[in-house]
Order: sequence, then structure tokens, then C-alpha cells
Amino acid sequence: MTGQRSPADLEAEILAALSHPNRIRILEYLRKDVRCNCELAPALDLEQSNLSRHLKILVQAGILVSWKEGLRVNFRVTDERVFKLVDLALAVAKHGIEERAGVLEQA
Amino acid sequence: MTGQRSPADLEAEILAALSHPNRIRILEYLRKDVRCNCELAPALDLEQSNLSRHLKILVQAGILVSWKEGLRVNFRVTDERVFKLVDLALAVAKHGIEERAGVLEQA
DNA sequence: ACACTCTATGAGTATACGCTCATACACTCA
DNA sequence: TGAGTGTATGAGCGTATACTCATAGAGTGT
Repeated sequence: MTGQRSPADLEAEILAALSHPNRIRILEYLRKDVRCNCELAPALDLEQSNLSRHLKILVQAGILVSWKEGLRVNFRVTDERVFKLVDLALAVAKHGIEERAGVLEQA
Repeated sequence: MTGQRSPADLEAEILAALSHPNRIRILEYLRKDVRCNCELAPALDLEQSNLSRHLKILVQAGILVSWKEGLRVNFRVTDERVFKLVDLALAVAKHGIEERAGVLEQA
């Protein structure tokens, strides 16, 4: 069932998990520190249940791991390379904007 | 309208455009060469209209550029870094699989 | 046991996405 | 001009996603 996924499928799963602004903002918040759900909600101005579902998506994709500490649930990035990935996405996005703005448009 | 997008929004747009297996397969096919729509369809076994829409998404995201050459439309990647991005996604995916498989689970 | 706090989830809704069929559009060549 | 080829798009369908409200679950302290 889960073992017959092609590289394209695996890549798409990771990228889909990252393809929402709020989930990227969550990652940004986790760039330096381990964080618990409770401090993410106010910082990102997200409904608690909404945040919980976004976090679940990131955990299920293997991008985050979570562990309980009393009432709280803490989160940590499993692979620092996701930050490089997100940074590359921004670079590619900016490149595309510049191209469309005509910076490189001399035929 | 389009100028008020945060970095997270920009990143999410690129990642969303890449978050489908068929679009990743399209990119893989473009990794070395410029390709036209007509040869992508049979190679990837996609319905023509379906492929056309996937290509449109990639173009609108600024990941591909297209130009006409007679009847055909050719496509080229605008920024080679998307390949690094996709490669990173695979690395992160495999890392997550290994972690879940218990390779790194000694507490 | 109880109240209290933090997190997860069921239910419902609105919107977005992916796909297909049919058809319109663009271009070439006779 | 008309036939032929390659691409784009409208319409329709089924599914997936994002969000919210309400509530259940899990852990703490009294």
C-alpha cells in the first residue's frame, strides 16, 4: 500500500505538506526553537483546532515530530533541510517575479 | 492585489505548483531538455487537456516559460534551482521514512 | 473525585483541485 | 480556402482541502 510510491509521489507529498502559507509560517517559527502548540496559536493568529490540523499534516508528512510534556505538545523539525527547501522556494518565486517584471526580457 | 504577498505566501505558491506527482514528472522530463507539449503527453501518459492544465499551472507559477514554434509549444525551466528544490524534497521524504522505520529510534 | 488547561477530532460548509469529454483556437500546408 | 495537427479552454463531476464550532480526550493540581 505505502511501499509502492514513486520518487515523484514522495516529493509531491512533502511539497504538498508545505504548500500552505500557515504551515510555512509554522516552520519559520520552528526554525530556531522547539515550540509547543500553545504558543504557536497566538503567535500565528490561528484558531486552535485549525493549527492542530496543520501541525498534524506536517507530522504525518514526517516533517515534524511531536512529543508530550505535561499538557503541552512540543514540536521539532526532523530534518533541517526543509529550511533550505523553503528558502529555495522563495528564491525561485522571486526569480519568477523578476522575470515577469521584465528584468530579463531583452529578446 | 498581487503585491501584498508575504514570503510565506510566495513560498507556498511555488510549493503548491510543485505539489503534484504529474507536475514533478513534467519537471523531471525537462531536467535536461527543452520539450514540447506533444512529446510530454505520450511520455507521461497524460490526457492532452490534463497535461495542458498542469503545464499552465507551472507557467503561471513562473517555474516554466513557454514559446510557440509553429504548431508546437515548447517549455523550459526558468530557474534551475527548482531541481535542487525537488531533490531536497526527496531527501527530506526519505529521511522521514527512515525515521519512521526506526533507523534512528534508539531513545 | 473535581475543576481547570491544553490538544485532538467529529460534523458541517465553502471552496479548490484534478480529471475527462467535447469543442474552440492557432498554425501549417496543399 | 479547406483539411490536418497541436494546444487551450468551457462544462461538469467527484474528491480533497481549509476553516469553524462544539465537544471529546488527556494531563495537571486540589
